[in-house]
This record gives sequence, C-alpha cells and structure tokens, in this order.
Amino acid sequence: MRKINPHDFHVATRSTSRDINRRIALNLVREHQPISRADLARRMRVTRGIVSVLVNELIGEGLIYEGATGEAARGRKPTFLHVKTRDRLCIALDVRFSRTFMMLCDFSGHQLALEMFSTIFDPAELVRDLASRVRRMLNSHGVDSRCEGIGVAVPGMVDHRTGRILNAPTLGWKQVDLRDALAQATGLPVHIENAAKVCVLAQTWLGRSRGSTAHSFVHVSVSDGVGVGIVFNGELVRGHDNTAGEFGHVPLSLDGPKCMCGASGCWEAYVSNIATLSRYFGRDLSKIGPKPLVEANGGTFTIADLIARAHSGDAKAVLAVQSTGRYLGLGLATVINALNPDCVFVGGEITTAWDLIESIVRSSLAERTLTEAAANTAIHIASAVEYPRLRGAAALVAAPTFAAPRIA
Amino acid sequence: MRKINPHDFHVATRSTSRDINRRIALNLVREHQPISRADLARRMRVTRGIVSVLVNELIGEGLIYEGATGEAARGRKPTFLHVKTRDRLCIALDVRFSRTFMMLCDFSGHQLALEMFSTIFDPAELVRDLASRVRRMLNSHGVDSRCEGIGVAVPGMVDHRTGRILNAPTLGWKQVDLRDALAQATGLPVHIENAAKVCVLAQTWLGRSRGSTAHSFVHVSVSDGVGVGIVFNGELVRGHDNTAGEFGHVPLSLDGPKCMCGASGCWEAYVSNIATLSRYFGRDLSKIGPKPLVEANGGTFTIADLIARAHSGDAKAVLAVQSTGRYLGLGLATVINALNPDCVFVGGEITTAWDLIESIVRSSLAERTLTEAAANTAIHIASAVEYPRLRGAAALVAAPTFAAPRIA
DNA sequence: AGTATTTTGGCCCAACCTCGAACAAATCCG
DNA sequence: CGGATTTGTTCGAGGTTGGGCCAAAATACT
Repeated sequence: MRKINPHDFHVATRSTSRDINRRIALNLVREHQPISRADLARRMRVTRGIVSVLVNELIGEGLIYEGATGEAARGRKPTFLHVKTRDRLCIALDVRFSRTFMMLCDFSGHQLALEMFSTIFDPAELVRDLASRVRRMLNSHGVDSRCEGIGVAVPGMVDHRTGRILNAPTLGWKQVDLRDALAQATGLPVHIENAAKVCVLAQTWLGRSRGSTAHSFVHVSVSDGVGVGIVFNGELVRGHDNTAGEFGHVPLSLDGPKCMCGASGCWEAYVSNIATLSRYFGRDLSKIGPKPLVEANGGTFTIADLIARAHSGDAKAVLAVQSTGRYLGLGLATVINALNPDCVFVGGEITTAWDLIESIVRSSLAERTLTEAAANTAIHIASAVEYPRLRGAAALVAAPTFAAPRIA
Repeated sequence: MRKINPHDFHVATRSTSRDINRRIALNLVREHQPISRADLARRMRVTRGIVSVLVNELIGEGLIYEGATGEAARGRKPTFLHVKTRDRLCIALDVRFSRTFMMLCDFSGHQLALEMFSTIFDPAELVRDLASRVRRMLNSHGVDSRCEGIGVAVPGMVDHRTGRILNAPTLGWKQVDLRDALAQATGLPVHIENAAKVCVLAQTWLGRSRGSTAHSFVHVSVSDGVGVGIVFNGELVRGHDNTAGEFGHVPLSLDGPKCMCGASGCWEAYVSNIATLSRYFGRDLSKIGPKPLVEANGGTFTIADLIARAHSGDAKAVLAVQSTGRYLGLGLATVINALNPDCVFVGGEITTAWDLIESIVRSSLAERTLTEAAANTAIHIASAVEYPRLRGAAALVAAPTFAAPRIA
C-alpha cells in the first residue's frame, strides 16, 4: 500500500497500459529466456494475441530477437525469444584516486575490453583525456555507432538529477560537472553516480548469483571505508540528500577507536582494511595514508597480503582477520535489525578470507539480532574479481531500458 | 528507477489507466480540497473532459461530493469538490497490556466516541468482549451500517498477509488469529498490524502537521522501548519477516547498560522511559517491571512525573531528561546516517520535555552525522495526546481507499 | 497414408480509455 | 443586451486490452 505523492505523480495516458505491459514482457523474457510467445502469455496471464503485438514491438525496437525453434511434445514448435544484450554496448568508467578503469561491455555486463591508467585530477583535462580514450576504444573494436552511453562511478557525492559531483574528497573535487562535459566531448549520453551506490545497481540489474531474486536487500562493501547500499522494492534508496546508506559511521562503541570522520567508535573504524591492518601491526595506521601501507622493512603491505598470511597459517594474521569478522557480524546485526532485508551481499577484499570468518560473522550476528529469522538472514559474497564498480557503471546505462515505467 | 519484480508483477488491463487516474484525482481532491473540476484538470495536466468522467465516477462510488459553488473573478463559478470523510466511519482498537482503547472515528481520524477498559488476555474471550462492545458503540451512535471496518493495533509481531499475531510477548500470545475471529464475530472487515508500524501509517495517511508532505521519512517512538517506522516513497518498509525498523537495539556502546533484549548497550537502554527513570534514581529499575514504578516512599512514579519535576526546576530531574536527550540525538544520528530521510518524527512521553532537550538533541545529532545537510534534517514532534495508535488503527481501514493501485 | 488433435502465432472486432475540439451553461462587464 | 471568459459536458478519433477465430505446424491415432 503506497501513498500517491500529490506533488509528484504521473497520470496515465492512453499508451501507458501498453508501456507497462511491454516493459513487463521485456523483463520476463530477460528472466526466463529462452521463452516462447505462448509461454510468455501464460506467465503474464494475458492472451497470446496481446503478447504477439508486444513482442513484435520489442523486436521492432531492437530489444529482443527471435532465436531457434524449441521442442514441444505435441503441436507446433515454439520460436524462442531472447533479450538483445550481446550487441548493445556501453562504456563503463571507474574514476578512483589510485587509477581510472575503463571497460567496454555489453548490456549484460560482459567485458569486451579493459584499460586502466592513472587518474588526471584536473576535470577539464580529464574530460579531454577520457573522450579520446573512449573514441579510441570504440574505434579499435569497430563499434562506434552501437555504443549507447557512458556510465561513470566516482568516489563522492553526486546529485543524481543534475549529474553534478558535489564533493569527492579523495579526488579534491567540489561542484564538478563531469557528466555534461563528457557528454558534449563524446556525443554520447553520460550517467554518473556514487561508487557505493553503483555497486548496488550492479547487484540489482546485472546480478546473476544466488539471491538475485531478492527484491529488497542491502549491499555492504568493505574496503577503505564501509558503504551500505539499500534496495527497497527493486529501487535504490538514495536519501533526501543522496547520502542514504552511511551505516559505516554507526557506532559500535561511542568511546571506541578514532574514525576518519572525526567521531570515534564507528563500525568503519573496526572493520575497514586499515583497521584490520592496524590490528595486525598493533598500532594505528590510519594516519599514514588511505592506501597501501609501508611495512617496517620497506615494501608495501596490503590487506590482500595480510589475508594471504592468514591463509598460510600466520596466527597473528588469522586473529586480526577473525577479529574483523566479529565486528563485521556485530555491525551487520545493526543493518539487519534496522531494515530486515531479504538478503545481504558483502563485497570487498575481506570476502577473500570468508572461509576464515564466516562462522564468526554468523555467531556475532546472532548475538545482537532480535529474532531468529533475522539471525538467519542469507549472506552472499559479492566477489570483487568481477569489477563490481565497472559493472555498476554499465548498469547505469543499461537500467533505463528495463526499469518499470513511473506511474501514479 | 525501479526494477520490475519478475515473480510478482501486475499486468495492466484496459481499465488500469482509468483506475490510476481516478485514484490520482481522489488524492488531489483530498490534498487540495475544496477544488473545482477545472482546477483538478490543470493540476493533472489532462483535459476537463477526462476529469469530468473521473469525478462523476468518484461521486458515484461515494468517495467525494459536490459542495458549495466557489467565487471566480470572471466566468462561470466552479463547483467545489470535497472528499467524503465525515460520514465514512470505522472502529479503531489499541490492545495493550495495561488496557484496551476503542475509538469510533471517521476516515480523517476525527474522534466520535472513545472507550477504554481492561484487556482480556484469553483470545477467544477477548473476541467475544470486543464484538459486543463494537456492536454497542455502533448502535449507540446509530451508525451500524456505515462502519466500514475495524483496525487493530497490537504490541507484537503480526503477519501482515494472514493477519495472524505471531508473537506478542507482553500479552503472552503466540500464533493467535485475532483478525478472522473478530471479523466473523462482527461481520466487519478487520485489519491488524503492529503498534509501532501503525503509528507510522497514521503519520502517512492522516498526517496534517508540518512535514506531512514528506514522502520518505522515519517515525521514532520512545516509550518503554524504541521503535522506528520507516516510510520510503510513501510505502511502509515492513521487512522480510515484518521486523524492519528495530533501531532500538542498535548499540551505542557494546559494553553499555544491559538491555531487556539480552544484549547490552542498545540505544533503547539509554533512552527508554525506564532508562531515564533509572538515571534519575541512580539504580537500574528495568528489573522491577515494565510499567509504572514504585518509588521508595510508596506511590507510583512515572516518566510524566519526572518530566513535571524537571519543568518545575528539579535539577536532578533536568539532568536525567537532558541526558536522555543527548543519547536520543546520538541514536537519531544513526537513523539519519543510515536512511537520510526527508524528515524525522519523534513520538512518546519524552516529547513533552522537548523544550528542555531540543538543543541538546540537535547538537549531539550533529556530533555524529556525516554531512551538514543530514545534521539539519527536520525533526517534528508527533504529539502523543492525539492517540497515535488509535489513529493508526483507523488508517488501516482508511488507507486502501486512497492507496496507489499496484502496477507493473 | 490420412485424419484428428494439440499447440503456436497472427488477425479481427468489441469494449474501454485518453485526447482534442466543439458546445452548453453560468457569470461578469461595457 | 451582446461579447468575453470560465466551467463543465459531450462526442468522435485514435490507441489498448480481451476474447474468439483461423492458419500453420507438428504429433498421435486409425
């Protein structure tokens, strides 16, 4: 039971009924492909006549196509329908402090080309650089005309409507309009969004793993900080000022360790990669810098190295990682108590040590969840190898094709 | 951008367009009454012809009615339209451990009759008692046929679909089907929901205060415990197992005071009425009992008495209340960081001391919020005098009339 | 081999909806 | 009184679902 917003509503026109049904049909093909028209009609509980019209329109738009004829026990054989993803392409960009990643991929997130290069911090220069790289990548794959847009993930606050980057502290940007500048330089539509939110969009729109049937869920990503993306009824919760999901600064203990945000005892200060490393080395490393850390003897030492040591039997490393697991579970209890999601996705480097911490996460989670059902909430690992940020950036371009029309 | 749920969707029929527009028209009349057909057409950006048909249907259904003719500078005078609320009636029930409240009211939540009596804990007997009381109340007001349903608020977990009460610890109920039993005994449709969630529904559907234009907000009610109701895009967030909004057991400090839930350091253990009283008396009162507390000298002493003492200058009382204000602000920071709502409503006895704690709440809130915008989130008092639970129970009956049709 | 049956996919018409325009009603103003 | 203006209604055009019908395709039965 949703209340209609009397200040932001959408009247139905004489074409909305068909818009709705065409979009439903498209999503059902996507979900159940390969599928015949007759099967689609049964699933939608409408007549085959209507489906026939809808499908022909979708084929006309180039959104789906007819494939092989299927097998049937009796009667005429069905012609299977498929969603056209292979030859619908987009560019995904992940702009980070350390480097920028650029991927050419299709609408299912399948990678066709990947490039990485150091980030340019001057916005105008960055736009020029990106535009030429985009052009080159499209040309070298001969797909110039078929690219349908560019999706950009940035580490900072983005005004989703105007596309302006309000504040990206790690890049030193404030009030930067990357979207329109890049759109003008490339002639392609550009979508831009915060990196954490983008990961959730990847899960929503391109998720093919277990739990992808969940329609209200959270995505917890643990790296330098902790970000939580919230999806309710298939829609990303952005918040009034685009800052929803900042569970990272929920306190575990008000007088706990200092956090980079200025307060102390934040969840993030217990489970971020730096916190785990600090625990291993027995001293606070958060002041040294946000990225790879210099060990006493010289070389860089990252969370991946720590986990490798834990896996090879270093007892101190195991302890540091398991301690993180414990705090991870305690924080997840807060998220689950607060939102009672269908399931939880966890991403970040720490998931590569999941075999070491899973049972600890579950038991500490159960310590603070209120109901048994909440304690048993499914937790899925969102593996980081697949470039979740890039896939999310691609989802920015692909999603509007499949999203529900805005009604009422 | 909402994803269509391929396992729970709603195909558009040839009547859905009109269903949508009729419902929008109804809500606009509700929001802007008195309003003319022509004005409605302008707001909806459709032709007057369509509005004419929609309005006549709504009048035929008895949902709106034509009122006086308005004034116009030039031209034909408009006939004003109003939503029919005065003579659409329902019964609201609030079943609590201490007593049960019963109210006869109209669809705007306006009270026509109020009764309170001690709660009967045997479900079967309670149903018989309630049924006869409902009959008597309807008869004595001569409105038997016009009552459109019964809304019930209970302190416990309710399966919203089946209407079963899964667990109501304070009443000692498990797996009780109050809804169907009461429906059969009275012959009226019965809606039942958790008390905390019901307060949020009251805010959503019957809210006339400041901030009622908010479409994504939270409602924090502080009494014996702390419950948070979450509304996103005009829809109550129920959660996978109907337990969303349990922010009360988010930790402020893992090693803080013992909470009734078994864990320690929960927000609730800092700001509930008992916690405030305990702070005043300097000892843990939570073991004595959940309700009014016996002071050293004999008589019962409640949070209301404490606040009265604070208002009359008792320095120790002021300190206890302000301390609660500080922890209230710290906990609100968690809620606001997590969800970034349009605004926050706070309910409960503590709000009668708002003059003493507002500045403290705001400053401690600002301590832990991440952005300035979040720190400035509007906080509104949901005054408790108006029986929020009963108004919410009424909203259970009234809401389906105004809710958005389920589409796509 | 020939016929009946089943299933798919397309087509047509009735019922329903929005949309634009034309029209009647009501009111003011010169 | 006649023109101007605004409200509310009516009607035909164009778009959409819904149900029935039919051809095509493939299997099962006689």
